[in-house]
Amino acid sequence: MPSHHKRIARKGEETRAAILDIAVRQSATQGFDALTIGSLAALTGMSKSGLFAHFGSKEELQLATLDEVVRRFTETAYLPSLAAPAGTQRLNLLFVNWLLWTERCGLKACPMMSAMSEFDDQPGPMRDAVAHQMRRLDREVAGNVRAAIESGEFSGAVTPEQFAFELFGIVAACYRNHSLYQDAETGNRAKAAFQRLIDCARSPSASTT
Amino acid sequence: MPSHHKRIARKGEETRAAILDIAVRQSATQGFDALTIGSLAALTGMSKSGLFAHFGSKEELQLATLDEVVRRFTETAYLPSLAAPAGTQRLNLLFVNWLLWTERCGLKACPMMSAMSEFDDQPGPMRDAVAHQMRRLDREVAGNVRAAIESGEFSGAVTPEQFAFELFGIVAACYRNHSLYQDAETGNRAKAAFQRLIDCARSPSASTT
DNA sequence: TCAATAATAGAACGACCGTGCTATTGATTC
DNA sequence: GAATCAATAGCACGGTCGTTCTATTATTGA
Repeated sequence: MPSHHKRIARKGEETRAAILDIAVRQSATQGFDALTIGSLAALTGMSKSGLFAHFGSKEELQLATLDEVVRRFTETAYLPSLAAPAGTQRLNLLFVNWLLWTERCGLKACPMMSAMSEFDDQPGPMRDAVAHQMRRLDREVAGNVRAAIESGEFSGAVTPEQFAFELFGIVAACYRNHSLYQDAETGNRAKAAFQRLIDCARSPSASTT
Repeated sequence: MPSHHKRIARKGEETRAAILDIAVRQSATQGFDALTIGSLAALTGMSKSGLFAHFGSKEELQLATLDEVVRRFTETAYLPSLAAPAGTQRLNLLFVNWLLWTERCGLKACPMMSAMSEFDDQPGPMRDAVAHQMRRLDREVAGNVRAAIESGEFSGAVTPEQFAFELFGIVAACYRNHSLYQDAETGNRAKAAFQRLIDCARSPSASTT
């Protein structure tokens, strides 16, 4: 009812959100280069110029889509992990959420993984944005490793950055097996690898230096 | 001298090889979708139709490029690893070569990694070819793990496929750190992760089940 | 050397790309 | 309800895409 006066969502933002919703879905399976104005216009049922006006350029459209991807990852994977105390418990929760967030968002693949391999050798704003977000996640992991060391859960010999490096490797291998092999064992492989990572960090003789 | 009569290399194969050389280089940094007829024609200094005639379709061009990539990997990484005896030694050599082969071939990134993320959700001959080659490599790794188990180097509790899964993860993380972060520690991270993988497989209490 | 044939070039096609312009429709405010 | 401004459509542009057809040049084999 009190939707008049001081209404911010000026209708355009709704359609913009609808566009980005389709763009995110598209980027997951087809990549960010396939986010063409024409195809998105067809999928949303609007005109090319009408859609284009919301972003001003294809690059802005890609950046906006990446922002939305990050927003959903934050909402679906990162924020829920904060429910667990910092350290191994939060690492475990973050890991599980990291593997499941695409499915929870109704995506068939991980847009961040697509973005990484599409832009890692292509200098520009997209590359910078992708690298920045991945670094943020790595730092979040490393921070929890540090917390685990301080609380005595992990050995002091563990290198937080090494841990983050290996954790990303497990996730990457998991997404590969899932989309390339459709291997039913994939989930268990990832779980086992993560368990081994944790176990090695716990024992003082860990070679995760 | 006896280059007349029965000469097989009918000149066209030389230009085809020259095209594929540029195509491989292009696929490494720009991806396989960027293998456009026009850009390759410009880079090789020939006409679009002249280049096109060598392949008949873009998809055939992509498949031929992938074949050439695999050929170089085999030559630069796989075959040399056979110099070491099957088991941990060959695994170690294969791992090192796997990380270095792109540099040895003068490539700035790994075309196989590009191909994987470009086609893993795109049904068709390219996807099938990529999946087939990755499976081949996984099986090669798993085979050496089995050899290591039989020779007593590895614990019998080790699962060869789990080992291959984790090894791929390390390589993937390494290529990411290299191209996205330009992290100088990347090589050491990969080496440490591999060492941990080997160590866990050696001890009978390995959780790499 | 000469015919046969392989290799390449040229021009053109319909389709789609990103982007700018100008209308026109729709919503918000008074 | 009229004025205002945001939101969208229509149309056109130059460019590149993959592909086809027809010519022209190189290379080959006798």
